[in-house]
Amino acid sequence: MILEATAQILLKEGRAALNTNRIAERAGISVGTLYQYFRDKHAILIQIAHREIERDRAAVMEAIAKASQDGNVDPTRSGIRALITSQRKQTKVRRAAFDALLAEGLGQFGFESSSAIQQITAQVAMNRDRLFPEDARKPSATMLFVISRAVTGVIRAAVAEEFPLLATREFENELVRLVRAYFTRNAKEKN
Amino acid sequence: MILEATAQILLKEGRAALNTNRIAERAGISVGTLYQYFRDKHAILIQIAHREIERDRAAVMEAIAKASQDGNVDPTRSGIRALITSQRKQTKVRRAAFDALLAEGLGQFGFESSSAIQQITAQVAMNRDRLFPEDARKPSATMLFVISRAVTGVIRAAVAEEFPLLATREFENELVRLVRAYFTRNAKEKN
Amino acid sequence: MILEATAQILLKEGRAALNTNRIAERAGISVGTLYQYFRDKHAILIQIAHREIERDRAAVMEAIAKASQDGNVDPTRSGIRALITSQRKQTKVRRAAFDALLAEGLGQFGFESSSAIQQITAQVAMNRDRLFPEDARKPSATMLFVISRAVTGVIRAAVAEEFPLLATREFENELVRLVRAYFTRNAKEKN
Amino acid sequence: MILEATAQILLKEGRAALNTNRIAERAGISVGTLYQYFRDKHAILIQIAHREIERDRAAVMEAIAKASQDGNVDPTRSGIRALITSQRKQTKVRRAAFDALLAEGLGQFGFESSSAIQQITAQVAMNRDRLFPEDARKPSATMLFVISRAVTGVIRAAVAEEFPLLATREFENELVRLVRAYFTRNAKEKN
DNA sequence: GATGAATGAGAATTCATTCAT
DNA sequence: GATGAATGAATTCTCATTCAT
Repeated sequence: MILEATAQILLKEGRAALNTNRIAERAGISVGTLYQYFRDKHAILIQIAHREIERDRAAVMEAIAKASQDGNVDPTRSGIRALITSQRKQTKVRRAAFDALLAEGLGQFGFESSSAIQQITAQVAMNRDRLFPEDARKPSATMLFVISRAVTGVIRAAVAEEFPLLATREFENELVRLVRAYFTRNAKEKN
Repeated sequence: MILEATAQILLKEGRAALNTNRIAERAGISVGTLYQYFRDKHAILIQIAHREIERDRAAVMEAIAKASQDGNVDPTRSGIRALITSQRKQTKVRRAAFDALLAEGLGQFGFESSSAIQQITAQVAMNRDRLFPEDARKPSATMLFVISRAVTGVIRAAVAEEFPLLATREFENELVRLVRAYFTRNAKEKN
Repeated sequence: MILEATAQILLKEGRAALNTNRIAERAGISVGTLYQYFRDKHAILIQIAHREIERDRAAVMEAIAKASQDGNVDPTRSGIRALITSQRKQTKVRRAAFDALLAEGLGQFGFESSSAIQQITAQVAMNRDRLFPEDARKPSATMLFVISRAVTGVIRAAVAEEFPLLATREFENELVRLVRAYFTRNAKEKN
Repeated sequence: MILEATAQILLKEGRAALNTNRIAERAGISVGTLYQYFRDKHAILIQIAHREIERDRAAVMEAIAKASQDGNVDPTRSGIRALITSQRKQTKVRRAAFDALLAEGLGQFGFESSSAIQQITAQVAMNRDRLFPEDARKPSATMLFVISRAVTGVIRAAVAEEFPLLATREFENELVRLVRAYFTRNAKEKN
């Protein structure tokens, strides 16, 4: 499959080795055939990016759903854990796909990506009666933007920078804390 | 100047138009001369990235220093405001420089970038007696990592996605809240 | 119909957009079927060229025939007018078809094309007792070659160069004059 | 030289064998260098076409100038002879160059080409007191258009169709006759 | 130190044609 | 007869880098 071939090359040979002839070769098809399925090289990366975003979304959603049913587990923590796990996979592939896109000016992908998390966050937040402390702040659009980008930003950075504690409970704890603290009402702001 | 020429091309003509011959032309020198100052094209982007990181750092540091002297202003807010302002400048140039680098596997740059903010955060946190509520948590390395990437992640996303409220007080407020809440002790976590 | 589809593409999308897959698509058939009717792409253009030549021939013949019956009208003028009208149609299609053919070394088409006119001219000339002044020169093969290529050459150039007076009576007059003058005997040549 | 290499390939290997790599190879340079001198493949053909047009013009002009000085020779005949000679050279090269251009919609080249002849004709015609019979018609713009395209049309056709009498005195005679007859006043037109 | 013409490997993409179904 | 997915050779053009002047 073309996407798989592309992912493999990205993974094993690096971005510099990624060209349409190589992809076709790896996929066991001819270049011509490749171009029958994708308008251009670009389109392949786009599709990979979409796929990865969707995988994240699905992973987080499933984790939260499970946690919500099982009253013992914190859905926030569960979702964060799933997101960490998901982002750690295919690091090189994701990075190549996203970088390629960003490099050509597709800012919306960052959006789309975090947006999935944002939607999930929103959904979770709407159930805040059960999930959050009673005094939780009602999440505004800005709040959802901020917390979703904060969480994805931290995880991405940890993956990109190969943060040594990425796989630890401590790291997970801190992310959970970040989210819960943000939604907790009694912070007294001063200017 | 070579860096300036590069930045201009990035800004006005986009990344696709960036090549060493073009840079030399814009800089008013010959390609040969360009290669006397930079080992290769790569090195130019690296230097631009460094420059932008340093600009962020300087802006934030200055804002915090001023705020610290003037007892009336919150250094956290002041620093965040400075970071937002700094990141909004040269968006295209920064993005191109960082993307180009990331695309070629220089993860350390994200590190370095957020790291500057992290250092600043650490420094601020050490003065937490004055700056934060008495009950603030003592910042661990992980906490510094998390909060610095969270803040830069949110701002970057807002810039990249052209978040409409980017320039508003509300957005700034939420970032300040994010930081303060994170360092506030009384969040009761549950697992 | 395949020829029609080809003509349409030539007309609306230009020669660069002409390829067998596109033709088949436009014709509402599959490429495979297209190759059942035409040996190769080439053959399609050839057939179009033939068709256009035949259209010219038919138009001129008909005009002359009519004029010959109706004693009031000059068959020469009538034929020229018909040729102008015919050549003005489908300009792009004709050009593409002929160019494509010439480009691939089919000189005979120019021949065939003008040749139709030449045959007509010959026929007309044979009736010169009625059609031309009494003192008209007896047309040799060379003369027929010259006058037929002269007339088609002028009209083609006028079409190709978008000569502004192409549609005027003046232009038609001059062509008629060219033909009649050429066949008039009393030109005194000097060397 | 690039143009020379292109002309040679056109001549010896035919149009189908003409590609930029081949040209560079034949010219003894690298493709890169070729592209430093010509924006694209197209531009090479354009330049060749210009060159050929200019050669025609120069040849005709010179012939006429010489004939005008030498009172014994008819400038019209002399110019026509020069044009025939000029067009017979580099047939394949010219054809390829012009076809390529026409194929991509550069109708103006036909114009430019015949236009050179037209200008010459105009100049000659202005001296008609000496060159033409006293009763010659005063040439209008349309007349110049017609006669220039007629002459070039006939010669081109003769070359393209490999007209067997192309090199004969008879052919030349007929062209001279065509021009002189056209400018002779006493043709009595009827409609 | 500066120059900039030359390099040439390499990449993306096209399209006429085939042939198994 | 019709189909249309697959082919892959071929072509145009780019651009980082070098090096003789």
